[in-house]
Amino acid sequence: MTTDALLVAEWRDLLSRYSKVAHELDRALQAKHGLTMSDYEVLDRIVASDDCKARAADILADLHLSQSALSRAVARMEKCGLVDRSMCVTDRRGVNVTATEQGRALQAEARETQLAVLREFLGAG
Amino acid sequence: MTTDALLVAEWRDLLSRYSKVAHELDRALQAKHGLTMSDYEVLDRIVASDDCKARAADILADLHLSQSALSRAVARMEKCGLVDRSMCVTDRRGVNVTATEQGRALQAEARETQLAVLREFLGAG
DNA sequence: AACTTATATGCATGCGCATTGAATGTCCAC
DNA sequence: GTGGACATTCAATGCGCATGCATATAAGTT
Repeated sequence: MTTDALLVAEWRDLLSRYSKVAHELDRALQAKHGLTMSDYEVLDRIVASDDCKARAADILADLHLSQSALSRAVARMEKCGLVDRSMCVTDRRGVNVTATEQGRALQAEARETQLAVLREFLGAG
Repeated sequence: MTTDALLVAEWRDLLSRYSKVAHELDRALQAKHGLTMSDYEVLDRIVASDDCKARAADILADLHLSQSALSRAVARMEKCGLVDRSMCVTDRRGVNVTATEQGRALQAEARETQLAVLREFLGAG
């Protein structure tokens, strides 16, 4: 096998693994908790932060999401009462996103869903 | 680290690798050839088939795409003159997708783009 | 006739890019 | 130093596009 063919094979393997898990995760999180995979990733980062509060820009740096996608994920979750948006005092361009009580509870539930899917599909699948 | 944490770490790693490569691939293929990553995957499978011809259902089995997404990828490429759709003689529900001369040429060019991206971003990145 | 399979399409949704609007930073003439 | 023009950064939004699900249509199967 040429180097190029190996490279493509590696990519297909990565693509295949990712697709399988991502699809299942998205389905399970949506069905059980009404969350997108991205929503969950965002919520997870917020809950993991001090005081369940994080700057939008900081979340973004940690995630593979566009800025607009993050903005909309936060908007969706705010509408569901999972997070609050508040102005950042030290830099009024910035936004602090805080997980509500309900948001923290949902993250805890959703984490179990995530783990269940990962256990089933991540290893061998 | 707990088993659960390891599992999540593994998933994040997979997600991260995939996102980086996929994003670059999508950008490069779109910019240079007007193709989606999925379009390229589909075109690639067709060109790799005998006579550059493949049944839609067979392509689907090999790809992580929904049936509707495949149908639309083929429609897009047909509109650009990259492939032709023809009725399958033995089963008139089926569709044969054939790469045109232009489609084969574009696949060859796009393959170089794909390889360049994979070389740069797949390994260490 | 009832059922299954192959493809296309209406619909709602999430995404990225480009742009906008607002706040902050920078830098230089005075 | 201070004021004001210009660039930069943060987040939200208009827009077009690809996706998946559910369904429609058409063809084969039993």
